[in-house]
Amino acid sequence: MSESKREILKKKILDAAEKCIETQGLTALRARDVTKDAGCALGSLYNAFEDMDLLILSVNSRTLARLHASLKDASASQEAPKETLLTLALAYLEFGTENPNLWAALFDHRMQPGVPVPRWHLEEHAVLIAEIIGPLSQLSPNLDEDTLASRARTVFSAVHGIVKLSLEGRFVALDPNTVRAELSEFVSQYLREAD
Amino acid sequence: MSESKREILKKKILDAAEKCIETQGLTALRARDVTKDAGCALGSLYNAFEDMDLLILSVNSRTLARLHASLKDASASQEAPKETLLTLALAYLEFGTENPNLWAALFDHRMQPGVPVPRWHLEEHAVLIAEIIGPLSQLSPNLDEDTLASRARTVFSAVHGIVKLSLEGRFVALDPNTVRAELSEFVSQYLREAD
DNA sequence: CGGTGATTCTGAACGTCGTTCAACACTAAA
DNA sequence: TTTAGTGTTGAACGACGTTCAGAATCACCG
Repeated sequence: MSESKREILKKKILDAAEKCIETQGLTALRARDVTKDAGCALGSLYNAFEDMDLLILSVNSRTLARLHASLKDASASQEAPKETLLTLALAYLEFGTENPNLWAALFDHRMQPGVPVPRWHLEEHAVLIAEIIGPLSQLSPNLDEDTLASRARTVFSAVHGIVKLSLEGRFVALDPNTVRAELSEFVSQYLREAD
Repeated sequence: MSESKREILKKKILDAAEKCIETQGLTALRARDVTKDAGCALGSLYNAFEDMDLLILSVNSRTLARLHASLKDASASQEAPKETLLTLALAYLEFGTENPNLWAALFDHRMQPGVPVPRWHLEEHAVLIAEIIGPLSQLSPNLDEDTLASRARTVFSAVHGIVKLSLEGRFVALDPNTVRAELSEFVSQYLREAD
């Protein structure tokens, strides 16, 4: 048997949770809805997952894998480091636009107070930043490893902020084309030659 | 009487809520704790405020006023638009660093599903962006009003993203000096002359 | 097959939360 | 003092995540 019954049920619950977050958002996720959707009893959720936090982290794990794949796809088609960085930023925006609730869950979720995010999940987040270290080091070959890591985090955070606040529509609902143009302009401006 | 009893109680509840968010964070805010701290019954909270959302919005309103004042103070001491923008970014970082929980509440809070954020509160957020429109228009006098507004939102979002992800320590706990240096470097790079 | 120990599944029950509301207390004009 | 109106109270409600004792199921052996 390739999958035990236990694993099948765990996957059903994970699928149901993912669908709920995708369609209704993280805050609409309910243990009772998920288990009803998965066709099992309420308590079975706690056999499959330690608690709701770990269930959400598992959904986020899937999302991060898809996001990471999208970014790798996007950057694979580029040669010059500046084009790679611009393409990565636009791919990041596109993923967030097309998966708004799943993407938001990556950054909106908070663990119960006092419980740290597991290391394996932090490392899954770190691969996003790792993706931009390559082209960044090509642009600044003289940077040492630590500075490069900080710089990559900074650039990622800036792009992330632009995508996040525009998708939240916190200030005003924005036209997607305008956002894409603004992000593109911003990255180009940051990377432009000072010759 | 300068303040009715009603207004005094409302202020007491607001103070208690602010103190709770400041010391323990938004997610630790409880109606029962707040009213006990304010010295009134649980139900009185709902005489003073429509619900918890509006109470949180009122706390955020205070925080935004303080943040806005900090930004105006910071930019008042500058003449050149680039220095103004850099100073604003660093002042924003400083405010977030010194008021982590209150500042996080500004962006972490979500209304109940289906309930929109009141217009008066959206406008309180907008003043942050308005603060950078001035120096930005000095740098790009040829931009029309709409583009300038989008550009201001973009620049704000980028700086915000850098501050937010570093204060959350999502990827790794960061040295404050490193963050300040990175933010400063980033803004300078974005604004540097292309002569 | 039947027995038996371990494992998994179940859903009622618990504690906590925001919110409501009928009863009560207070105030101020008649 | 009476009375109408307003403010205050905290028990109660429904929804939530989580637990756990009992029921069901499984795996192995005689």
